[in-house]
Amino acid sequence: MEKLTIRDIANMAHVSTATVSNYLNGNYDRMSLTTRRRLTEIISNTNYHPNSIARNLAKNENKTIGVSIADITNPFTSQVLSGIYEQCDNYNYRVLFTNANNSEQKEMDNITRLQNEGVAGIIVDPVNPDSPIYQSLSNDNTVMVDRQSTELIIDTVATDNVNSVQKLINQMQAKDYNNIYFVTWPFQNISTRNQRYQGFIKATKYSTLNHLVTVPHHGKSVEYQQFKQNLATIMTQKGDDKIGFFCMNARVFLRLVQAMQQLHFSYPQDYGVATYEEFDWMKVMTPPISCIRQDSFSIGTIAMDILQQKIAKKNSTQPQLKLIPTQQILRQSF
Amino acid sequence: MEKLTIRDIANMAHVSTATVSNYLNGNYDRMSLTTRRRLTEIISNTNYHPNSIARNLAKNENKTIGVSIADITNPFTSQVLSGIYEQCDNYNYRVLFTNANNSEQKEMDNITRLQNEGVAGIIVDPVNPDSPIYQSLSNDNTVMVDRQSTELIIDTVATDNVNSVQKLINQMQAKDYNNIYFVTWPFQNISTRNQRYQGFIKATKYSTLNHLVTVPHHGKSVEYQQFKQNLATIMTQKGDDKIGFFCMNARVFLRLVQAMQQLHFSYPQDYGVATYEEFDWMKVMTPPISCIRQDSFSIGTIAMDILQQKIAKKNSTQPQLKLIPTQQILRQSF
DNA sequence: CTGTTAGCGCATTCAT
DNA sequence: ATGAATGCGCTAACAG
Repeated sequence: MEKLTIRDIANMAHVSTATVSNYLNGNYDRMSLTTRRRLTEIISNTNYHPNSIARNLAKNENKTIGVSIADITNPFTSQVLSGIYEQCDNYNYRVLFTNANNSEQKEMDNITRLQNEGVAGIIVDPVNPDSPIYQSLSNDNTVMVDRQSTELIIDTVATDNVNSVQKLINQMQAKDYNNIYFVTWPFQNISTRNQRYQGFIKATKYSTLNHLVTVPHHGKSVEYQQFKQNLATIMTQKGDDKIGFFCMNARVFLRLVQAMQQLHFSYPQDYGVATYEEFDWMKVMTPPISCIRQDSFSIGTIAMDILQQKIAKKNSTQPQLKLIPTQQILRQSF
Repeated sequence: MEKLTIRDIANMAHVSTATVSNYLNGNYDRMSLTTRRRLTEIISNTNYHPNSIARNLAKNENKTIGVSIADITNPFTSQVLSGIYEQCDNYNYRVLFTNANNSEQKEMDNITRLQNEGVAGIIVDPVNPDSPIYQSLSNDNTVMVDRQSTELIIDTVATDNVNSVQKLINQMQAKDYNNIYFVTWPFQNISTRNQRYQGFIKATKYSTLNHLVTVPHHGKSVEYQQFKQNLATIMTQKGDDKIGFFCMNARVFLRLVQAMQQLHFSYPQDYGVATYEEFDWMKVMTPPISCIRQDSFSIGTIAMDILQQKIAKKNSTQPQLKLIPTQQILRQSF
């Protein structure tokens, strides 16, 4: 079972390679009906498939877009990828996949590699959107998703962090929570976290950092004990205030609830709680959790839409920021 | 900023393209130190990158493996993909990504497309492993992951469903649960579900289907009411038996707990429970959940290992089934 | 050490 | 309606 080439088919059909090529590209008006039929038959019998590498080289175009993902393991990210793929499929692009596993170095390598492949465009879900490595990217053929950099140099599509947090906090306020805390991982200059905090501030108008609770990444550390201590203090000093917590993401939320349990506090009696991100299990907790659902699939499709347009008409414009609205899921956790 | 070719570099360095090519491929012994230095400088200044399409064509090899994923949105699957990518990276293969979104038709299209691309190998996470479409695949250059077909025609790497379930059930039995139910989605001939059930049977030795609880996919259906009714009956008729439930996966588990809550039963007082799959939230539930952790990352890497070996030495052997062991996470849910 | 040349598999004028 | 010839960017003998 040797690899068949266009020449083999041409020989079998007693025509030239040009005719076969025309057939393959659907230029049926350039041949007689008889040869057309012969070709269809031979090709199907022989199970011949044109070599797309050679085809790409000849046409000097590469209908593939490269994707650099910070961490494919993140469920949010895989939904984005799902959207990207769907749209690539629609536009007839293949997707070259790449995963940085949260390493900036790896991401750098991946992007360079993608560029060498001569892909038509690149979509990057950045490890650290403020890393200087993105400076080398051209806005003509790349789009960033999910996290946005502080200074926008590449078209970016992300969720509307500020607004969605602000509005959810407003809901808590409407239920008389007048003492609300923002629960987060250490900031580390990650834009996502900052923006969510901004939304929090816009709603609460707090002017100090007193309403910020930091959760360490690891559960068994000294910092974790401190974190629990913080919570204890907050809860004992609250007086008659209805006290609320807004969590920056689901993992932080889990840590909070866990710590609160250990302190023998439970929601919504002792405190109200809500979180960014939505997962299946939130509606099964007792009581179910109010949260913010991001439309991550759309982030993927829209990113590809933008990319495709840029590739088509190559007049470069100013980098744009496209914010995707979220959805409020109100349940009984506050 | 035009695309540079190897010829451009050759001209700038006043050498032939062959020399540049040699340089690019590390054959430094074939040129003088001076030209070598000139080349390094020119290439770095000019930011030239060889066109890998052309290179592939010339070498007549295609260092890419195609991946067909049933549903990238599944967190388990994205870990597998993560493993696949990591190993592809090590072996210097690029990965062409493809997502079927749970549609057999789409999967079929994707695989065909991958084959047309002339990829060196294919890894498929099948929508339905018993679909006839896999008959057209050659075991010489493809590996299946996650789900296994009833008759093995392609090398497959999957988690050890039977053993891991059996052993976890044994743990429940050791705690005097002598009335255990297997909770699952409708079978639909999905091998994964069947195997987990087999493990259940091996441990419990039940000879009838009386210990099978089926959960409908959708929550608001007539079937769902029936499911709840089933649970109610089981719980009221249990007498003094310690009653346990083993859930086939996390979603089923959530449904079960939810329904039990509505019926005002809670674990571990009224019933014991454990589940396949592990998620973050399981250790935060009250009390935390005992479960089975799959090593999905390894499934990915090992699949690529096998594929790489097959590609290297192309002597075809009998299709093999590689079972990846799991890990028991014992907590307080039973 | 370096250059010439002939492909890799296909697309695309330009003839006929 | 069909074919011959040329080139896409690079590699790999083979010469020199």
